[in-house]
Amino acid sequence: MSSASRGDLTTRARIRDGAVECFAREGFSVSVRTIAEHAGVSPGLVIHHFGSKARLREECDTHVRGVITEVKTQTVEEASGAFMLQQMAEIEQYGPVLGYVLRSLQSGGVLAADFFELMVEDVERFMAVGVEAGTVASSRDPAARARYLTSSALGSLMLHTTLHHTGAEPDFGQVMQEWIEAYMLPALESYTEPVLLDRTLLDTYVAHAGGGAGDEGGTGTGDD
Amino acid sequence: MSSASRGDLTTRARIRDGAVECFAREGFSVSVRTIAEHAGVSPGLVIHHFGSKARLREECDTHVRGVITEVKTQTVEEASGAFMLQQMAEIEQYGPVLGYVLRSLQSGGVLAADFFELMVEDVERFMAVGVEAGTVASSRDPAARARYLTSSALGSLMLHTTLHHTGAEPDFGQVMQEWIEAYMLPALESYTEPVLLDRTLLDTYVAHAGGGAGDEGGTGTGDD
DNA sequence: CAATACATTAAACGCATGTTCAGGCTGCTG
DNA sequence: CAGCAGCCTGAACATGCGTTTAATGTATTG
Repeated sequence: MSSASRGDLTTRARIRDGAVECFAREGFSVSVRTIAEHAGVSPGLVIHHFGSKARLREECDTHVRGVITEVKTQTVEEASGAFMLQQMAEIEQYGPVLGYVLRSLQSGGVLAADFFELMVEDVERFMAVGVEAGTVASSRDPAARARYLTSSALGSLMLHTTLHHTGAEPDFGQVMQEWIEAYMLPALESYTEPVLLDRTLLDTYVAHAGGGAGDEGGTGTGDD
Repeated sequence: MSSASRGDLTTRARIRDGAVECFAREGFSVSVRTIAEHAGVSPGLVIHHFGSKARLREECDTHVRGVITEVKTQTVEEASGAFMLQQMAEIEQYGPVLGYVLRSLQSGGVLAADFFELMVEDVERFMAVGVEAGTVASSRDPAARARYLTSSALGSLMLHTTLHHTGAEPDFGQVMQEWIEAYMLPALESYTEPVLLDRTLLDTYVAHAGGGAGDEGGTGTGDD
């Protein structure tokens, strides 16, 4: 336990952090040898410390999850747009973590689902605040809307990454910037000015699906 | 050439079709041995016919691309909503192809980019028709909007697939149905009734970024 | 019927992978 | 100093991969 208390500069931690970087850069099929070389150790030592590649992956998952919740807590405590922007400016600092999350989102797995749910909760809370402030419209199903918005944004970001950075070393700062440049305007436009001028589609679907099968996620339908 | 003229029931074609299924079900890391077993032949024969796994993959790409353009041509010729719905009902028929495309979208590659551009073109044309008919609002940048809408929908579908069907054998009919059930209502709602009641964000962004890059679409913002 | 070309297979090759093993090195403890 | 325990390495092992090779069967053709 002495090594753990001494901080994070143990060889174990160095391997772990290096592994996060490698996983982010080259995907989860990166070899143990590459990870070992990146940390300046032998492949055997990686296994000696973590038991197996799968367990190393798990440890990376929990570590990344920890970083995320830490940042999230900070953000919630500050809860200011300025801090949020500052975070986005420092996004390069979290490059490996962001890359790791994106790789997880591509590959599936527990961390990906957890992260998605975390984002959904954030978005739902954020939207609720906007609704109360009068800047955001209320929804028939706030939870579903939050899931939809999260899924669209995250999925779009994923797609952009895979399509335009097929190389093994994507720069996530650049990816993010490209993505914002390409989609920010149409997104804001679509969310501010209705895309569909004809209400028929929505009304039809609401009459059809809303009457027959209500969803069980019972936060109730939002009213004005 | 006699074998090619006899139709598609050659061993080569059987292997190819089986490979598309395998790639769709298990991803592109599926082994040649699995593909061979699926087609009821030896691994060596697969290589003998296609030269290498990479070339087999290419052939699958072009084949899938062919199926897509064929279906697309039919759809354009018919161009009726009824036919479109019929196609969606028969979507299970195209399960392997759809799965293959989704895998491509996850892994990147030429087919993925091609398919995305194809979809963007379709969406842009479709939206233009709607704008002329008065059912769809005009956009400051129709091309960017088409890209955004396509990216959101496709990305969301991808994300849903990877998150909820982490198993090796996803049923794409079911995936599609789940996706529609989860996201159709909030999507229609968001596109029909503006999400953001405050125009500040949009106006700010337009003033900031729109000053540099002008819009060429410009039939006006088309609101009341 | 003999010859030729093709379809097909079983076995093996070379390689990269994750993992194991036996031992060497270092630092602490008696 | 002797000994022990941990960190660490280099080499080896087992496995699965894509691919090659030699040989077998099977038609078609002269």
